[in-house]
Amino acid sequence: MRLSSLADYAVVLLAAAARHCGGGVRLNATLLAEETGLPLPTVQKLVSRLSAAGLIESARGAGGGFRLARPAAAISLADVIEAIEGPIALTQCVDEARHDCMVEQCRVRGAWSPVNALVRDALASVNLTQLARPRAEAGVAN
Amino acid sequence: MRLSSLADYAVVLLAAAARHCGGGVRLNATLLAEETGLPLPTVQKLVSRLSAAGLIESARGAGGGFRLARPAAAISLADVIEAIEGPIALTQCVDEARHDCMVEQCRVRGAWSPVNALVRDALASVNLTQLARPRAEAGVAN
DNA sequence: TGCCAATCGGATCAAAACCGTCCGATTAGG
DNA sequence: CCTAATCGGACGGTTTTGATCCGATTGGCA
Repeated sequence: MRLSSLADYAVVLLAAAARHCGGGVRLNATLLAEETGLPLPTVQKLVSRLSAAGLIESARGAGGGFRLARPAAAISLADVIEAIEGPIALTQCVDEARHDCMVEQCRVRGAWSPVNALVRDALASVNLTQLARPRAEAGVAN
Repeated sequence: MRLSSLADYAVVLLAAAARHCGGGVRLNATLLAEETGLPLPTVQKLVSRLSAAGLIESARGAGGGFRLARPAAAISLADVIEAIEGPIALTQCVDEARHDCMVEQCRVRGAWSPVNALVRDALASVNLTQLARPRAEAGVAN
């Protein structure tokens, strides 16, 4: 029920990038690393995964960097978590077709789908703009 | 974002117990183990934790066993998860007072509280009765 | 046009948490 | 009073996860 540290760091990283996104400037991993306080290799790994997921666009070579592929308001928390941790599912048995769980008498398998949908919908209702503003935590719309 | 196997097994176990709860009969760990297909030591550990959390009432000694402390409709999924995994929180920094996260420049710390509240509320809206009925997965109110 | 430098990408290693199992303490029954 | 079955806690093995390092790629510049 607790997301991994990588996903947590990804949220911090994207929130910091959302603040710098004033006009689509190109950021690099080193700058974000020393700005967020995260170790550089970790930031590099996060950039790799986020780029593979399509959330950011990375440019290689000298003077390269990356920028958000979408506006901050169009990136939800569910997207970030799915980019780092894969599909949002509380259990291993994502669908009934897969027999991943060894419990053959598992009768609650079909009941997990709506629960997963609820959780995913809750996380999809939060975007980067809200996460980048810790002061306005109480107000949702502000 | 994926809950531990123990919590998953606890849901299966309590769902099975909810079906047998026809009149407050006393169940034992061995019966539930061979009925759910889970290993017996695992069921014993689950019973220990659930008893400590107050979800079930256990009786020791020969002929002992346990039964649900509350009706199945009054036990929510959030209660089960909190009994096994502790408080429901997506990040380590539960509150701002604790400086568990080493990222001192973490500016999104205060933004996690409403997110945790949303997730917890989503899980609190599901009770054991709904989980024990995989057939009626689409309809919430049957 | 060639070299250089900075960056992304994948692979490797160590650590922590988790899961499964075993043994002891407790208690009701005979 | 003794026996037997059960809960409760503690230990070790295993797996997933996180952090680090090195190589491949690419744009800038002389």
